[in-house]
Amino acid sequence: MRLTSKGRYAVSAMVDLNKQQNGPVTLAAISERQFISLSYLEQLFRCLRESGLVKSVRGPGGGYLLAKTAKDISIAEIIRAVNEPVRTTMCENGVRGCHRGNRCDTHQLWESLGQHIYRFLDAVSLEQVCAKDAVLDHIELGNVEDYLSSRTLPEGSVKIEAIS
Amino acid sequence: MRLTSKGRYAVSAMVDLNKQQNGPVTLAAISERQFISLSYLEQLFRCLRESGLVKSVRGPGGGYLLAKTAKDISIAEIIRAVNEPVRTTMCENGVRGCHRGNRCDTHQLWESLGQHIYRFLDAVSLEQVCAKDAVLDHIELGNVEDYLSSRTLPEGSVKIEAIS
DNA sequence: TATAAAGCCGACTATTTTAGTCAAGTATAA
DNA sequence: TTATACTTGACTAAAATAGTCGGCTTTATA
Repeated sequence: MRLTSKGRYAVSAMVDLNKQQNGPVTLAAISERQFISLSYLEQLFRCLRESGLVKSVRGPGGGYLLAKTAKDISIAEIIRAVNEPVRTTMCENGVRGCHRGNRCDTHQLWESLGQHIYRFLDAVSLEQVCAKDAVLDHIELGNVEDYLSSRTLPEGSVKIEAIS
Repeated sequence: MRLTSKGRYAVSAMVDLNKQQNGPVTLAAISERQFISLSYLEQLFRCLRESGLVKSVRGPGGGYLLAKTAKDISIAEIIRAVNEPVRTTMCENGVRGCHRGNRCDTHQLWESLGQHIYRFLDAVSLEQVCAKDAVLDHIELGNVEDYLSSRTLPEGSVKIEAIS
């Protein structure tokens, strides 16, 4: 998972989409409200649609709708949708593995951090971002010990960068 | 705070440095062990020195030493040291603030995430990374509610990217 | 005091990623 | 049948990152 303005744009657009109540929302409208170029939005929404987060209605009066309720869409999903598929660079894979230098020592650290970010963003729903004053349950998000003990990552998990 | 390979290189180099026990360590030696170019290491160590994490000994037999004990150096410090100073892009600052689109809605989310990452990396010391089998205290790292309630950030805090 | 080891420093280049554009489609409501 | 709006792929520009180069300064030691 990369944390760039691309992902932020996508989240802003989804927040906008969720706020509109009356039928399909055109990208042109989102573009005006969110100050994101139409062409760029098209690119983002292609990803969002392919990930099953939004559905499109073509033709006049068309636009985009959320494919699920806002409660069931996490911020992590949105960000993952608009970024490249994760290349999981585990120790075992590839020629530039962890056998060089101290990378293996630090590998676990980066992986744990990735998990940490993932858990955070996965625990926040689109609905929560739209209604910031809601009272949320306390969610335990892990601790430093994780980075010593954790071995397995959920499928399609977090990547900060190419982690060797 | 940016999470790039630059920061990872710096952490690897610091791990290497901490593992050596006998006097100053030359960059040439670290370069060989960690497969990082000498020139690049010079650049990194300039930052590390200016941040007070290492001290240098010039002349023959010289090299670098940790300026503090490994227990007192956090991973966050190392990463901050080699990255540009944080430009805190708060709502109030600059012309491209939060008055455009939904950015203000999501601003708090990104800031909270930044804090979250910061807390994680600040809770892990260089010593802990070097001795992964140590038993660590459980450290509470915050929850989703933070992102609703938190308003202030520590000086020189985390940045994921230019957060508008 | 000459020499070589080692850090110090600034400017430069290359590469990659990100952001954004363009042009030419297709589906469909009115 | 026409205008709206999504669809798609290729392209370009800008920025950030990664890495290089050349020359300088300090200092232990022979």
